Amino acid sequence: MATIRDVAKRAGVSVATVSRVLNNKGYAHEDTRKLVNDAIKELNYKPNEVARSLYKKKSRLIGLLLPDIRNPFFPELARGVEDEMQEQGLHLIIGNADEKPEKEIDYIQTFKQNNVIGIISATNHAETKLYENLSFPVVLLDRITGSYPSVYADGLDGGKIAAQEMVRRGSKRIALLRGPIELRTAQDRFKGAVDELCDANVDFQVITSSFSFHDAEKMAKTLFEKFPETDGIIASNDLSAAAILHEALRIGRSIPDDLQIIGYDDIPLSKLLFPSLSTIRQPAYDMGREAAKLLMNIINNKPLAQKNIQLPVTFIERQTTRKVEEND
Amino acid sequence: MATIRDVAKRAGVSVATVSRVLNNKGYAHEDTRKLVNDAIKELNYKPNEVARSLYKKKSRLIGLLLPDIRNPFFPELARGVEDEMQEQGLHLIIGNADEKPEKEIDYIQTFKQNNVIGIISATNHAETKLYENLSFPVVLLDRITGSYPSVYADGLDGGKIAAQEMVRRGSKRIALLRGPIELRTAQDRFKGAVDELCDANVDFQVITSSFSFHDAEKMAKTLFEKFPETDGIIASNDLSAAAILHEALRIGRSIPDDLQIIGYDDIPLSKLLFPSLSTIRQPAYDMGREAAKLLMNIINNKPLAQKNIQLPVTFIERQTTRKVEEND
DNA sequence: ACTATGTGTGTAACCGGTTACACAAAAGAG
DNA sequence: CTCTTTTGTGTAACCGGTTACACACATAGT
Repeated sequence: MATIRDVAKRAGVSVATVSRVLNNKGYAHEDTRKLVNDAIKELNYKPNEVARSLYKKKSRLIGLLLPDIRNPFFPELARGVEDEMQEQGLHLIIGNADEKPEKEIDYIQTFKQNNVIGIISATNHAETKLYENLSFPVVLLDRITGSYPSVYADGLDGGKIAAQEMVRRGSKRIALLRGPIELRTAQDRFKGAVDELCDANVDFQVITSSFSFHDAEKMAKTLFEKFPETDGIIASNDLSAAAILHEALRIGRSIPDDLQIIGYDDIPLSKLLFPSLSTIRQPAYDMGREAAKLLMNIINNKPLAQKNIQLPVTFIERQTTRKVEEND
Repeated sequence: MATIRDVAKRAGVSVATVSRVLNNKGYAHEDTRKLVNDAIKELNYKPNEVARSLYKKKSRLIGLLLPDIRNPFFPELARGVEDEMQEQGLHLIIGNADEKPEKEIDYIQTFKQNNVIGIISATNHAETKLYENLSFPVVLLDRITGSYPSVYADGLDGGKIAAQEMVRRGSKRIALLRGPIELRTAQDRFKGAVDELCDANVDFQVITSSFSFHDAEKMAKTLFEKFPETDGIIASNDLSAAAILHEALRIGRSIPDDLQIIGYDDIPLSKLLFPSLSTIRQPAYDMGREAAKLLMNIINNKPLAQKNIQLPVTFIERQTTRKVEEND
């Protein structure tokens, strides 16, 4: 690999001049510029990011921390972040925290040691302590904790809409699934639904479970055994909804006539289920992009319109809910 | 952040001594060791990976290049790679090439500029040229091209098994989906199936399509319109199979009685479909781990038992194929 | 006692960039 | 035509590690 000194020699100038041309900083004569640029092309020179990073204490890397890369919701977020960053000439180190705090700590350490200029974190535990003494900004994605800037979708509204649609479509004995207690976003959508259900003339019960579909599978079995009269389920995410749907079909429930299900997230898989899953759509890709933009604004000290960006959710009507007359 | 000089001062020794203790290299008196280690703890010192990387021209980073992070097969691979690397104290920069050669080039450049010690690539195009003049090893994952070391699953066998199972279960007019021509792995599973179908007393036809489910959706529609008599479909991957299954149910085909479907990959979603998808399982997680091990062996100049590692595939019987008597 | 070898430690160069500073030449001001 | 300001360029220090090399001292061999 050619170094800046090779380029300098070839162009017959000093390394400082090359650096100035490279970064468009300080003075450089037009003729010299050309000499340098020619040399760069001839040698196919690419600056060594590591050397740069060492001196500037800043790389061109962003750390992205995901809780579970296998949940399709997160790759979707990641794509949004990636696309936005790419347009800014930045790159991602994606870390999969696997819902384990040790891994999270480990990745934050790596990010630090590699001079990332910022972190976007979508992890569950979000031990805010971990993020406290960092020399670069942190943006939380799909998470709300403490006073960190964040991007998330409107969980209260999402829960509310889910409950409304469920009631409007005639379910009377509803099971409401509650995601991990420590996740503010999970609690919001839960709370939104609870408030709505309390106001409606329906019975409902609450079941707490994680976001993973392994847990959801087991939970679904017990749910149908213990409460066979349930005629509507509001899941805490699509993965759980898929597990429930699967179990419901297995034991012969008729969907949506006998049992309605509403998921949450609108991951790509939801459309592929049969019957396809009605769900509350979170704009994952856009959330990723917004988080990236927000982080860049913070890094560049741009004035922030708002530190917390909330995106709207929408109800996606598919086949696990019954049709109703449109008259609102 | 404390530097090695801070540690040296605190411990009352030179930086060279600290470095030697840090890396367990060269001599260091037991007492000095303790002094240094104490200072490290007191200052909570962590070596700056960037500085290290600059001098050694080697980081502790591995580049992982995926063609499409949204296809659940790849996160699964990534997890395998990640887990293995983590045990070796290494970290991943995951790049999503998005099936675009420009992005692939861009990421390889980033990998270079950040002194990765190796790349694992699962991209489609695998323009081997891109990987030619790198100063670090490359391992291909789920891909076979030219003479690069690689890890993949046995596609010929996979295709063969799929065809056998399909025939054994009585389908007579089979549609065989063929994945992207440029992908050797896709071609292998196709070829395996063709060979088997030719020997069997069945009609079959070939349809080429990409791995994305958007394409598969459209393809499924035309397939059922033009060839309504099809009674068995061997898909090129699970995502396509899911799209086909969805369309088949939509138009009222009875599965598996009237139409059998076999997928390929066994992504987590396959189990969640209804009816759940019979498929050829590729051990994605293990493939990732093996690729990581292989890369590490190359990096550490360990003798290689084999440059190309082929893992076996298995038929996973679920509900999109009919039951048969077990008598082999 | 005299060298050969092993142990323990420090000094300084190096990795490949960036930039503070010095200095010279050119341009502009009076 | 001198004096200031702007422009253009080079030298060398710096970022925070690693390591070649020099040197001091201890131990062992003869």
